[in-house]
Amino acid sequence: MSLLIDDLQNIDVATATKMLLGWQIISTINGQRISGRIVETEGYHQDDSASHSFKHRTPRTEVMFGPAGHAYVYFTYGMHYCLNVVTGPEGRGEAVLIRAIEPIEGIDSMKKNRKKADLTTLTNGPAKLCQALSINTALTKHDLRKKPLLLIPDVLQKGESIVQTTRIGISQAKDALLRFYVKDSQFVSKYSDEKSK
DNA sequence: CCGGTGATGCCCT
DNA sequence: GGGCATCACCGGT
Repeated sequence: MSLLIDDLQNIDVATATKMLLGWQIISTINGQRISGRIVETEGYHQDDSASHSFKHRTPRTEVMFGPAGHAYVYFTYGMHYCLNVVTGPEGRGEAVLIRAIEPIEGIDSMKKNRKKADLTTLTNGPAKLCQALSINTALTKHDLRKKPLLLIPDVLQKGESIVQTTRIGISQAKDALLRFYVKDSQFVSKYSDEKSK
């Protein structure tokens, strides 16, 4: 069992995507301590037509080709940020989109940041969790071993199981089974009703 | 509960 | 200029 961020560079993207479930994210941005555990992820890589790194090694996506354990944050739909964890060896354009977390600490701060009060919809989407944790593109290329945004290896709890299925919100490579989530978690994004076993 | 849609700006062609 | 790894809101059911 691997419990180091450094191990993310030695495994294939599907394995990394699955392994990140249960890991903790701790934000101390703006002096607010906010944390949660990852319950939903999606993998992307350079041979995958849905990936930003597919045929595009540009200033924006360069971080995906860099060392594992750094953040790739992108801006989309004119108003939303999404957080990825870079994985794989240097030179390979791979990253894991964090699609949902289960809130742990700083729930009041999250509610303020989100301007919403309902616990189960606070962080159940990639842009929602960035808003809750005050993550924006200033954090791209950030080393997730350091404050103010920490990624802490952890494992799932006893009895928890993982579902593997197709990714959400993409028009390319729809059949790739690169989405993973914690079965029965009430904190995964709302389109999590696939019947994959 | 569900599907449809507008918001809004950056990146790449 | 087209498309986007999204979200919240609206109206019908």
